[in-house]
Amino acid sequence: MIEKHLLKLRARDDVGDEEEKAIRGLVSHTVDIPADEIFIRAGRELSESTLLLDGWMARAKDLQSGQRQLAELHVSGDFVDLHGFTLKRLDHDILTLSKCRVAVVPHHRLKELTGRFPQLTRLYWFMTNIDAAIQREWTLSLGRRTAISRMAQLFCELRLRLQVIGLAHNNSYDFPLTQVELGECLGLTAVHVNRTLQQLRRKGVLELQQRRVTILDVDALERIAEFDNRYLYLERRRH
Amino acid sequence: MIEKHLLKLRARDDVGDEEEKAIRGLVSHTVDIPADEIFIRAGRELSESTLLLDGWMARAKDLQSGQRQLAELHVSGDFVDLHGFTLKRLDHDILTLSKCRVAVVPHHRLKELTGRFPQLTRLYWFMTNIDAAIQREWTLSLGRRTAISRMAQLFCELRLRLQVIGLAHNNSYDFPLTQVELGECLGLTAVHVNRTLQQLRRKGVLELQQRRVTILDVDALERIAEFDNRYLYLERRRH
DNA sequence: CGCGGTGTTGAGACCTGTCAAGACGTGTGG
DNA sequence: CCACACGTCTTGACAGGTCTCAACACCGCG
Repeated sequence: MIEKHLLKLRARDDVGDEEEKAIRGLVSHTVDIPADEIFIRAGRELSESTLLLDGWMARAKDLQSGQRQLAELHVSGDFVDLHGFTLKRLDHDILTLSKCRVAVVPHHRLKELTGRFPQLTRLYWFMTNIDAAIQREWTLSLGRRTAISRMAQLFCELRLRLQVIGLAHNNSYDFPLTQVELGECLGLTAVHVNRTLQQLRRKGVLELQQRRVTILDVDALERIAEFDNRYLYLERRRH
Repeated sequence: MIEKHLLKLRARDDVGDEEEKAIRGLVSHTVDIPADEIFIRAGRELSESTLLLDGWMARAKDLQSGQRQLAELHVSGDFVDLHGFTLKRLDHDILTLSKCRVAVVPHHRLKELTGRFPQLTRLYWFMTNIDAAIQREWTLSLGRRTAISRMAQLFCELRLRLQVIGLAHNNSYDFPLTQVELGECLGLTAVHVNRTLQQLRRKGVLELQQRRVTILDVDALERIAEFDNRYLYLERRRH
């Protein structure tokens, strides 16, 4: 059930048997959520965190005008609001982009864990810092990359993140977002997303149809993105 | 010496005597750094973290073209690379925007602290999550806000952050960045920064001269920014 | 006194947004 | 099985915000 979460952790660090047991003991129950719902609203008092088992979720902030910006995408195995454990309430919404199944982790269990497993605590702290690194890369995209480079960056990132949890094969993966939602990640309008996608298609670099991405030329895509995967911290740490 | 750091922490949570002693015990020594230097280069192996005592620093990422994006500004009292404790190496540079004095905190002392003070560990984890929240707000700015709104947002944020550590009086504070650097925060060119600043001036909302910001109309500035301070987590937490 | 960094201004180009219309696809109800 | 509705995708024309390039002013400092 939380296999993908363990895959994600073990891509970064060793997780021993006792630690694995502690992690498995965090989950209280699972919940199914329909697509396109706001699962956690900004500002709500939190007493549990959410481990995404299946589906896609996102962190979203919006302006009064209704314009929305997604700050990070989440896939299976991600703790979508682990930062809520220390923050107590979020500064953004958490929403579903597809049907989702999540595991609920009560904060009191996390608190107990931080008392008993300093090593695991540092690992989870580390994981929230990786989220921050991902958001930083998006900041660079939004601030300095062109539309096509931004889009290429995102698809490169997702390829690697999905590979870690076994959800990308032959540089192809499911991608349930609409073009509007893709635009909300990239700070673009849907119209421009459409045109930018066509540029990538015309270059023979990437295909996106029926909610599935196929990268035809990884090198070219990474060149367009100026992609440097080190911000994903995909190798094991030395201590 | 680390008074401002304690002010920052205590704006968010209680810090008892024993904890304060532990915090003071973290620092090994202090270092002075000239302005406009890359203090920590992305990817470097880290064995210590850096507490900014005085001056301004920033997190920066750049593209091959030399275009640079700042991801966060740091002022006195900020741990500029506390995330480096768990990450072991940074995905971005840390640079000085003015002359700086910093306190050096060896990672082995932080590690010891995480074993002995779970409560303090959660507090420092919390602080890195606030950094992430700040970066998220910048993401919203870069993705969706107009130039003038983005700029207003930044000056609102700094007003509050500097107030906490006693470096803002009468809605006025020192701001050592050049217009080029301000543009690197906002994803704008220096030329456009200049024109946007003039807009704010013309509206009678804000003045910036001789490296000092004076906010003439806080309400108006916050309205332009659609500013909502909750992402700064400036009230004490309940546990 | 001259120089380099910084700030300012103007003209024009370009990327992306806006508005609007139509195509396509899929599910629903008659 | 068809008709329709709705969301999504696509395309075109035009507008507008921001960038680029260039020149000049200002100023502190060596």
